[in-house]
Amino acid sequence: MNKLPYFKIGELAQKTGLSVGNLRYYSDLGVLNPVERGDNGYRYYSLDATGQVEFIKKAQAIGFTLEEIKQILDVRDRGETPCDLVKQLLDNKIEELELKIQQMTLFKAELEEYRTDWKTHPHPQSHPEEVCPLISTVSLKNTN
Amino acid sequence: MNKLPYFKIGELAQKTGLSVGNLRYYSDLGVLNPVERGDNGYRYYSLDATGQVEFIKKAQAIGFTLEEIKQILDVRDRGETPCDLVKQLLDNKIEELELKIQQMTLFKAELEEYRTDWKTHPHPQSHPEEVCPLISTVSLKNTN
DNA sequence: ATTGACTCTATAGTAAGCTGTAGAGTTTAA
DNA sequence: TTAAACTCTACAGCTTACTATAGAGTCAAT
Repeated sequence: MNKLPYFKIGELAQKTGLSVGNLRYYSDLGVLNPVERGDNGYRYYSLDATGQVEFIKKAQAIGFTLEEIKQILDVRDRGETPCDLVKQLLDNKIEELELKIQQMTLFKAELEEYRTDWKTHPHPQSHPEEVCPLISTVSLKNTN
Repeated sequence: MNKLPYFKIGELAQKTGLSVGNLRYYSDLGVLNPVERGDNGYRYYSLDATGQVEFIKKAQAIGFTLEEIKQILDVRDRGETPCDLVKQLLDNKIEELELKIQQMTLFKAELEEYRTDWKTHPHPQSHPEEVCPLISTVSLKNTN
């Protein structure tokens, strides 16, 4: 019997591109809970579960762990004055992101510099130990 | 007997802040090879191993896996026309970095937006299901 | 020569985020 | 009604980057 306002796990898998196993894993973790369990034990997901999956994917891509994501979503599911926790998580994450973006930008600039240098003089094998200028150079500069 | 131009593993650990176990792990992986093994089996590291560790740390922080780092350093150790592989790794990594920085920047902006909205109207509990505006909003917007 | 600090190898465990398998029940369509 | 397709649970295994432990040999100083 197909409960119509719901997705079964396979349907959700198909719509989101996640594997059934992955969805079950999220369900076990409590990151993405089915709204209902049938008498058969089947997981039934709300239609906007696809949106939740999108949120999870995005948050994950950005560096949230599933545990953090769960914390945020748990709060929603409990319907308690939630924003404080989420706000704090946000604050932390924004700071983290800022730092990482900075590091990445600097490192990227360095890498591009080395790449450019190469084009101009590909193999400056002055020292046999320093066959590749990148390595020694990078290990001497400091991004911090 | 202390071979003087070298560090023993404990010394290197102390200088770099990595654990002895971690250094042995790198040695096993081939990411950071001792220049020599004593008759006793002891690992002896070159004095600039500290620099290599710095390189590894930095590359790692930026998202290179140990496997990628190993590939780069292997090339140096073999002393073969190395720059092509490294250059390619660089190109890929620079592209990846660019993308991630973009995503992070966008997501960070989103998060800051939500945070600001909060300060103005903390708990707009219009729908019982949408206790926290962040979650539903985020799951609808798209950074891609 | 003995003690303590250090080293070695080998193996196991941890954490996160999954995938894969086995064995069993359920649903759907012909 | 029977077979294919789908679902369930439970458990094992995978990858990355480590840490921890056991048991054994080595080195440095007294």
